Amino acid sequence: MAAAPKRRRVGKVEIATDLRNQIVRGDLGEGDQLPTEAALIDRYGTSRNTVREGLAILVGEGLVVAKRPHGYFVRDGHRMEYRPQSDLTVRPDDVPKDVFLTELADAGRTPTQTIDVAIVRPPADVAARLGLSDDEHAVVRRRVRFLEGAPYMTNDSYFPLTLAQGTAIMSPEDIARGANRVLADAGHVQVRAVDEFTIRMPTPDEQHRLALGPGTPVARQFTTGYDRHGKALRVAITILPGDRHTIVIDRPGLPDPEAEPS
Amino acid sequence: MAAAPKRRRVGKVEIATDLRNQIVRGDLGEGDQLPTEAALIDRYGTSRNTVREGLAILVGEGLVVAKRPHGYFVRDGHRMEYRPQSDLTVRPDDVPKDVFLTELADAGRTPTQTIDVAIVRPPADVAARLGLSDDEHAVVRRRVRFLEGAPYMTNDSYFPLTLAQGTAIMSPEDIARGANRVLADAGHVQVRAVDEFTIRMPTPDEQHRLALGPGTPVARQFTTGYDRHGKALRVAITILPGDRHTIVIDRPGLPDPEAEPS
DNA sequence: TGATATGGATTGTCTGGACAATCCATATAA
DNA sequence: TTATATGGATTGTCCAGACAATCCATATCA
Repeated sequence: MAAAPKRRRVGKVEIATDLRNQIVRGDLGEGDQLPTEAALIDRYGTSRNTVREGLAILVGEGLVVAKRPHGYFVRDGHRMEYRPQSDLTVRPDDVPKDVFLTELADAGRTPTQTIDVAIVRPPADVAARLGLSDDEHAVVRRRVRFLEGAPYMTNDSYFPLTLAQGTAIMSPEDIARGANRVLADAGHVQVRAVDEFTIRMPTPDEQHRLALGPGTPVARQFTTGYDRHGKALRVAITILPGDRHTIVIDRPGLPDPEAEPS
Repeated sequence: MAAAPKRRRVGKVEIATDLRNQIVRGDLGEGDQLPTEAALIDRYGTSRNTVREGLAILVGEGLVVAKRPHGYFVRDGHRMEYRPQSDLTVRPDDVPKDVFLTELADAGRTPTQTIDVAIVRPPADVAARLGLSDDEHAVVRRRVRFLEGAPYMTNDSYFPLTLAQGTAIMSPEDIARGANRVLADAGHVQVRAVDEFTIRMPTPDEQHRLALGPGTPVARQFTTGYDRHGKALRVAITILPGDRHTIVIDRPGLPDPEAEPS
């Protein structure tokens, strides 16, 4: 009967803790609706503002989403696997690997994407990785990828203009053989890549592009590709919504990934 | 002069946008204090509640921290590099690699850690990766690592009890040669590892253990180590505060990390 | 000099109320 | 039957005020 706590004073933290416990215990399952604000006001005997602040804590933790004007709901935890090492293939974590590709076709889950191409002065962090000076330009292919209509990542790939000029990279179409193959065919073979992931809250722009709810952090992945001479051929910025992905990295043959400090 | 906007109605979003612009433009640098709530009430002509909600947006984005009772300050963006492939060595991103080790010693920045060891029934996700049934136990080494007194990660390593029993793993001391070496000496050589990263907001427990401010997401890393027969030897759960780390992964020799969809 | 007290500045928490925005189900009208 | 209007339920936004908590600088006192 999890009735009103006995504490004389109930604050937003107590409300959030109580509801969170119900969620992690499973009393409230994924997708379930939480009590309405009015019901919580009754249950905890506080003002509406305090109830809302308690709910805001859970929303900020990404545990709960508010759907106006229907109420608050427990968020669902499905995530896709993202394997930066192989390619951008993505699949739900509850689907066996083999099944995924066929299921994609079956269920009409074919990924779609929007592409837009521009010639820009790259941002400073991109320019630094590409080894471009201030007045050099780059080609950027900006893509938003969708699965079942919902955006699941953005990928902005920057190429030095001198490399991309006159190639299929300049065209805002899907490149079936891959941009790296285009570069390789022109003699620029990518032999090494470095990924840098930073974890942070999204900018308003990212929130909009990826339709992110509140309390959803993102991973921002910088991928820098190099040729055999160490020259940077491309820099990709991938934004991965935290609530839709698990990033999986396979490390075959590495003997000691978690070494204790020496 | 960036005076009060001319809009008839100023809401929390406008306040947050205006202040955010000042931060990203650099008018307000890292560590600078924002105007006080009272000053913002004057500037925007709204109630205190609305001003606070505007500030809460920036706090939620991790752009601003509140230090009671001193005011709101622009957060600083220093991050350490974390390379799961090599080891747990961590260094600030603004320090050249070579300098770091000596500087660590110079500045007394030697990492410290707390260790606590327990025999537990592992959580379901750990048990699944270790291939343990419901009634089998595991040894967990829970560590919190500090740099300059501030916690920068937690690492909970689970070992099947049958493997760890009677070894140095059971002792709540630093294992100089590394836990993996201990296992290897007992004939369990780890030859492969898989990392899984999920991005999310921290639990209250994690907030407490890592002294996380609001608006700070975390990366939760599952590292599963296998021997040559594919048997899982250990599972480590590493929690990385998003505001303190960049995760760097080197991919030598991989030809096409960012392949376009075929 | 040194310890203690006081007050000020600032943010944190909570109350209570008013109106707007959104979606849904139902009732009504064409 | 179909389209339109209405009202209800619920969350979103904003206002105004009260008091608590925390840290700091200053003044006071021993």
